[in-house]
Amino acid sequence: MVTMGDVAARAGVSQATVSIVLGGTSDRLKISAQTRERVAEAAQELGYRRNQIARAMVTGKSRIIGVLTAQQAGENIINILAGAMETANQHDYLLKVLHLSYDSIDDATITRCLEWRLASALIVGLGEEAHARLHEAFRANKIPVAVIDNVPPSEWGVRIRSDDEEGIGQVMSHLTALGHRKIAFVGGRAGLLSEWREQSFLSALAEAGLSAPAHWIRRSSWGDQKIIETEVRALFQESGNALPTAIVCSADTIAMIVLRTARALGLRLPGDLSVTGYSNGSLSGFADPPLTTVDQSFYEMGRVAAAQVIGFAERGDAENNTIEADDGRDIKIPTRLIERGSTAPPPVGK
Amino acid sequence: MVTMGDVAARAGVSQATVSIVLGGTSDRLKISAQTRERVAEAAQELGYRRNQIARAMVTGKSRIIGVLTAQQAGENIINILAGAMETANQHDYLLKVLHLSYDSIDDATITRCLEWRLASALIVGLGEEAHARLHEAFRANKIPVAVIDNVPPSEWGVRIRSDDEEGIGQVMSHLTALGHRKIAFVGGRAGLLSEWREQSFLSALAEAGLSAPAHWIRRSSWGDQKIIETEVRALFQESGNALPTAIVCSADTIAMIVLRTARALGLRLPGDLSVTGYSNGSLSGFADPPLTTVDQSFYEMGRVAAAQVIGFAERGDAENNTIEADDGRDIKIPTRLIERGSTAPPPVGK
DNA sequence: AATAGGAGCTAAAACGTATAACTAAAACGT
DNA sequence: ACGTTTTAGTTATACGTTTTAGCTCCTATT
Repeated sequence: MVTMGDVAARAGVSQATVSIVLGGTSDRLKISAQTRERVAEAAQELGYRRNQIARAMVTGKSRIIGVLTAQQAGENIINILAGAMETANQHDYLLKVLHLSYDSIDDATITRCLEWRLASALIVGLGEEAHARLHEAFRANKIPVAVIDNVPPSEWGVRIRSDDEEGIGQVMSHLTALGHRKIAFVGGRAGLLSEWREQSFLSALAEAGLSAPAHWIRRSSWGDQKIIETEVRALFQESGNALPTAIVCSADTIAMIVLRTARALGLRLPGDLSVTGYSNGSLSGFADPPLTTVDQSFYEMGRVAAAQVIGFAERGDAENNTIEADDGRDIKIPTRLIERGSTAPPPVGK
Repeated sequence: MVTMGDVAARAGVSQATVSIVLGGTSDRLKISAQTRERVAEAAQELGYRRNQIARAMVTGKSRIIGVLTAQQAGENIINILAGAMETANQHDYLLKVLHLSYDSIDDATITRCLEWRLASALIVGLGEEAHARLHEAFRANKIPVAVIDNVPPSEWGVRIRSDDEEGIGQVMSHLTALGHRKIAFVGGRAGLLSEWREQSFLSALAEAGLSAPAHWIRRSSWGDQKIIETEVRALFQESGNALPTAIVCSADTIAMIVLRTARALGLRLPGDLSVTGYSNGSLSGFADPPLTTVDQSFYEMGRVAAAQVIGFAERGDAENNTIEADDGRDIKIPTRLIERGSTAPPPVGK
């Protein structure tokens, strides 16, 4: 491989000059236009290519982003990664992907992160214990971090997440605009996400000047179909014939079970009952009727997260440690309402 | 950061000794068990971490896999990438993802690949022109390549693809086992994939001792819904009342249109007509009825591809250039039949 | 007793770049 | 004419490893 030395020899200058001209790093040093020309020409003729690895070593900047995520990443996480890749590509960064178990981190993982001198790290979809461990390691080594998840904020790194308040708000505006006044909610049972979305629902409800009986607010499950079904049935039963005209769900999967159950009860959809999902998963468009839902733009989350940590890495040690503005540490990505067939005006007179 | 020199000082040995003990590369050199112990201890105490970047530089092995793929990668490609990440992670390799336009490569892309001294490259889902350009660049620089796609084999690199012959064969065995004897085919119009699957269908048909009239073999489209619909309608019309009892499609999307059209014609599914898809896309399970289809295990393709190029990279220059056994250059990944609700025994007496 | 050979280690030279510190010449103001 | 500043470069060192060649001491062989 051709080195700067070779180019220097050909151009009749020193290696340092070649570095200044071709490296593009130190702009403090001045080199005349003619010399620049000569160097560029020589480089061209010899087919010189900068050696990024050597540069990384001498500058101490690895340009590597560590991506820490669970082994079996779901659809959402994959989209986040795709977004991160996009940004990494734009900035000419490398990715070191580390698949971990959801709830624990082994030493080998930490070792690898440190051995590669990560410029920064992205943490997506890991459990609390894993978080704690990584948090400690990255903090100790001053590696900037972005956590893309619904976790409590920590002292180290940025948190990036979807703006649930906005998303639920969009759903509620949509429903009230259609004329709905009796709106129920089926959410999850555990985790910050459950709280946030339920809270957002209640705020939006109040803001619209509406209210709902307690049995219209159900806490079901994120994953367990049985539990969801039980809660949905309970919602209908306890309502008697004072049924809501719309049900806001905090996940597409929940919404699909609501649809199924409502249909089993003889309700026409969306004529008798409007239902909304959340997440815009790939299957939500194929529900019957297709789900009106909220797109969380996971891709965008990945892009923003990568941009953040690259920003930290480039600005250097100074700002790595203390993340600037306080609200800069919690970044919310806008959501978008996807209107499809599962919502309609309420039955007349309801 | 702690260096080998620091460890050496603490252990009272030379830096070279530390390298031999902790680097784990040169096993030719002998170091006594006691010294090894002392070095390991010192490293432990100081919290030493190997600097992979420095190692990469001095050994000339970057441990970077370039991933060259189109900007808007679809579901399948994403799964391939996930598989490649898995393998890369196992071997402690880095990924340099490069999103490109489908049909052309700009200089900047080539530059980046060469500047990072890629250990090897993965090419997924690019057009002919892009292929040619990359082929040339990688060959000239002796960078081993795996192409994961249905493209003609080239002189440089391995080709990895799904075993279409096996996949179509599995579908046919399934149908004939159910008792079908009148089987039609709707495939694509352009590309090697179209040819392979059609050819595989014809072979399997012959092997089963069956035959089909020419108007049962339709060449539609991979993407254009209109064209597909036209072809499917033509198939039914030209058949009159000598309808096939099963239709093999070379894509899930095609199968879904066949289902829709058949239902519009008043056929009961799968009672009157069995339909099979191909690819096991995420929506195939939500078709009505759920599609019997072939899983191409894209994830596995990614894993194998990465393993291949890492293998080349590690074995060193010797084998990089000439890819060993001739059939080793074309790797077929096994397929798996997914039996769902769109296939059933043919109507009695047919 | 001399020597060959091996075990165990070290010194020093790479690898390809960035950059701090220096120098020589030219430009400039007085 | 003289000191000062600016321009345009060079020299030399550092980055953290790997690895070759060599050195020393010890043991076994002749």
